Amino acid sequence: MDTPPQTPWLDAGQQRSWRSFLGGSTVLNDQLDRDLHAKHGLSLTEYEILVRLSEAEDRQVRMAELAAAVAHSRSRITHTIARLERNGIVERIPCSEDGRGVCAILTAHGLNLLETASHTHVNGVSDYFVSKATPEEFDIIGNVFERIRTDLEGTSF
Amino acid sequence: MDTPPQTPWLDAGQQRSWRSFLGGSTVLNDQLDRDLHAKHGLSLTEYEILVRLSEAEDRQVRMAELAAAVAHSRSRITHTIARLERNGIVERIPCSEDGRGVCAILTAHGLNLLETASHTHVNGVSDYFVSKATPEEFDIIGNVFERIRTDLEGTSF
DNA sequence: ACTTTGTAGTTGATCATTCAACAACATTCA
DNA sequence: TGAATGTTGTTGAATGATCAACTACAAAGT
Repeated sequence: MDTPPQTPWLDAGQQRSWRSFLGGSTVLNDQLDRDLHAKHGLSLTEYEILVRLSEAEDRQVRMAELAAAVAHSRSRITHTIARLERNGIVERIPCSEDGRGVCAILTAHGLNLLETASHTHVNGVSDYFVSKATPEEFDIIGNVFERIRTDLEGTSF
Repeated sequence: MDTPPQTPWLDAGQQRSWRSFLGGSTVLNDQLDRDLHAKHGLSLTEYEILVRLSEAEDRQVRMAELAAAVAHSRSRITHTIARLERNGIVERIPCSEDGRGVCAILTAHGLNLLETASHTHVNGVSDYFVSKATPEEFDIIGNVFERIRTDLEGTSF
């Protein structure tokens, strides 16, 4: 007899949880993205990149590092940075001691924009997410997804 | 003095949790999508739609209902269904008693495809997500995101 | 009946993402 | 030195998502 692929199907509760997560994370992302777009012309993706830049030494980060930090492909980062550059939010400079290296660096205008946008973003995260969970629950979520990320890291691209 | 917009900034722990969630959910979605694409030529989005169809009475669901179920815009559903139709996975039928209504209906081929794909999908969810959390943690995640979803529902589009 | 208002679904333009292919530089090792 | 191999970042084409505008039907009010 041929054994079919043995898959451990999710039970009803697991299925419910999985779907809630999928639906909830979708609307959450969409809403945060929508808010940023409407008020500042930024996507959540772009916003996250700006945050990383703003926190870095000299407000500049290498492309690959940036990609790793926000869990995107290098190609995607290239396109996104190109877009941001066109709008005067970041600049691209041949960087460091590595002849291949390129750094994205936050402009003054970009920093201003980020500062303004951060208010709506943080308010969104608080209202839509943090306030919907107890501190313990929020902590658990952080831990679980940290595990997921580290275990899955490097699998893609 | 002008009072600046009062935003309750996230503390260090909250920030860590939020970023972990963002990164983790990104890689999780990407990986599930990648697996489905590689093995069955389906996106996670398409897969979810097929699941809803397969569970419905007569394997058919109205467009708007489908949109609500997977938390997508009507436009997006139209495009996605159009794609699936081109590949013979669903069909579009003028539906019900509402002259405006259109139903998407799963074809036999679509059902087969879904059945095959479900193995890799469920294995992915188990390996990448369920196995990384205790049953209690997984439950909490389900509950929190259910709250997020219902509270945010209808905000968009 | 008729006008107003609302809802369902589609369309096409625009924009973002993915993917495969590539050029430039680094590193390793002979 | 100089191959081989690996890494970095970019490019362009193909695909997918978003947004605003639109058609068609429905419901409600007059």
